[in-house]
Amino acid sequence: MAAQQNEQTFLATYDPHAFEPIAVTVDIVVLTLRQGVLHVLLVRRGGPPFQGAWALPGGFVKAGQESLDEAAARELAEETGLDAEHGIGRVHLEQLGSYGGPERDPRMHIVSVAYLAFAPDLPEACAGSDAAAAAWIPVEEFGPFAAPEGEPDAEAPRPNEQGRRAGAHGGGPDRRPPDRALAFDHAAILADGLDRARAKIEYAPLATAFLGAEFTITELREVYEAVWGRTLHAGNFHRKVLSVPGFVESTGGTATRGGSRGGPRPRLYRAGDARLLHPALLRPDREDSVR
Amino acid sequence: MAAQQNEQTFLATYDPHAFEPIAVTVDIVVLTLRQGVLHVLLVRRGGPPFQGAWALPGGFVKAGQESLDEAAARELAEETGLDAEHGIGRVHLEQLGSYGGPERDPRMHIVSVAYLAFAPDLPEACAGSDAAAAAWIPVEEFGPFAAPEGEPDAEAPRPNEQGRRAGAHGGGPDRRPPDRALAFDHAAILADGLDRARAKIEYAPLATAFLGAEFTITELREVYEAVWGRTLHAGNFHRKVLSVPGFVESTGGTATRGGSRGGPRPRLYRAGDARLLHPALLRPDREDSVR
DNA sequence: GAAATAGTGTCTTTTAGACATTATCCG
DNA sequence: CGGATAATGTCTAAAAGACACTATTTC
Repeated sequence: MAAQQNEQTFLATYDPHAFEPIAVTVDIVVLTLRQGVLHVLLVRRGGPPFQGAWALPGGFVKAGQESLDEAAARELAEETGLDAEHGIGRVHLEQLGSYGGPERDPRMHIVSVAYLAFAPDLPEACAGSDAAAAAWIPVEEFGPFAAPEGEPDAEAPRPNEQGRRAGAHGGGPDRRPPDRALAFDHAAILADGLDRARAKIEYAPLATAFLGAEFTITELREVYEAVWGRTLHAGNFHRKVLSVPGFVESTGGTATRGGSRGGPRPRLYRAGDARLLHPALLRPDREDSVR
Repeated sequence: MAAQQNEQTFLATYDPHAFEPIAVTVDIVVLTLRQGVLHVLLVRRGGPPFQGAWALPGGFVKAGQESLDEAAARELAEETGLDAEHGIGRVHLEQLGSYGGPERDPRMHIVSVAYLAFAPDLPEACAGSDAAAAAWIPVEEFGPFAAPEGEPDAEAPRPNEQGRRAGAHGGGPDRRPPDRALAFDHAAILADGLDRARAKIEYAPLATAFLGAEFTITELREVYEAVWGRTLHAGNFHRKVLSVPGFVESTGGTATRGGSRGGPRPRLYRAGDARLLHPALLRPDREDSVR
């Protein structure tokens, strides 16, 4: 074909700098469960713009060197300090969506490709590279997405409600509820990530990504309760999980202890080979936001 | 705050050209239904690279001037020739995902933000601006994603099977099955778009976006049958659609004619106000691709 | 009138959810 | 032992799907 020759000539004279530039970044919503509470990984920005503000971890895609998925995995490893062997393989990472308004960054037009990650409870693994500080922050502290809101579940106070509030406002290290304004449009990205997470554990077996290699049905239920922000019926949940083919498979073993206040030793399971849950575990009526 | 001063100094000295550039494009998977067959809008590339090959319609995002959604809407209008009043409002447009491998375009590193559009049957509206030609091509002609594949529905040949094959291979204008290799990685994007479309009409009332303002239940069923590639039980589908709150609402009228070979005049409906279908219209068993 | 289609009725199976019950283990 | 928890059983209601049937229209 003549097109062949055409293309070579074309490429030889092509100047990538001829265009007004757009920068591309990846930003990651990393979710984990700590003591039954859903947390998101945030970093304090070390430089302008939004210096000192909390932001999602992320960074620029290296032009010509890496794909978006690779950039996201690299940033995730850098910001969490996870090495290749130690857990990064157990983290679920998927693309969330792209955000590209011309006004979202004061420096220039920046398109951000957002990713969503589910991580098991990491042993206080934090410490960014270029970020001033990184911390797991309960998603509740960012307000409006706390619970997807049905009735405010009066009979079911969330676990650690007291402990967390006390710890956050009073005692612990400097982790007071951050100024709720995240940098850039990261609040919107976080909200989208939470929506996606809540929807996705309905039909994909990703809740297990929050847990260790072996877990009990109760621990799995606590994942759903934390992500959805509502309590579930233990008995029905148990039977339902076991009825979904390939969701979990028994290890044959049991935990070494029962509940802290008694009870039989629960059996242990590991993630099964299903990639979709069928039938799905639908959320209890989301107040029919349906119409 | 001192950060204010910092940021201004910072921005004054910031040089957007300092980085190796990445270009950003939008590419759109526009789906429509023509005579009961699912079609995708493709353009023939007028220049290199991949000159002469079929590709998804799209183009570069104008740096500093438009958001991703705006760029997608602009490209969609340009490529379909749809004006603002004439239908573009009835087109559903949503972000599909981003594709950003460094090798996907020979010119430079290009990140493409893909969009998915559902359009009503446009009156042969085609004619690109910068593209050599645009055409609606049956998605089947691109092979592996034809039907999601259960058993090949032996007793239910697809509507127009004969007519379409004959028309495409023989009679009509120059629209023979294109060289199946789409430009760039557009085949993968198209496949993802079809997956999304098939999944999304399960729980969102988007099938109506393929139809006119008023439609019959049978026409709605034909949308599902075309997108899913399988026949559905007419009676059960009918009852189910009417049982989902807010999916469709009656106009009170009926069509002026019954079926072409007889039958009562069907009632007319318009899209309801639901944004999610509950309960959802789940696909008949997808051969449990579940495990 | 014959054939095709719209719309409804009926029945069975599956699933969700409320609730009860039994068994096991911690202190 | 007493309380808490794991796991299972039972019952009801909702939904999915197979199938039959009636009514209406076109040719």
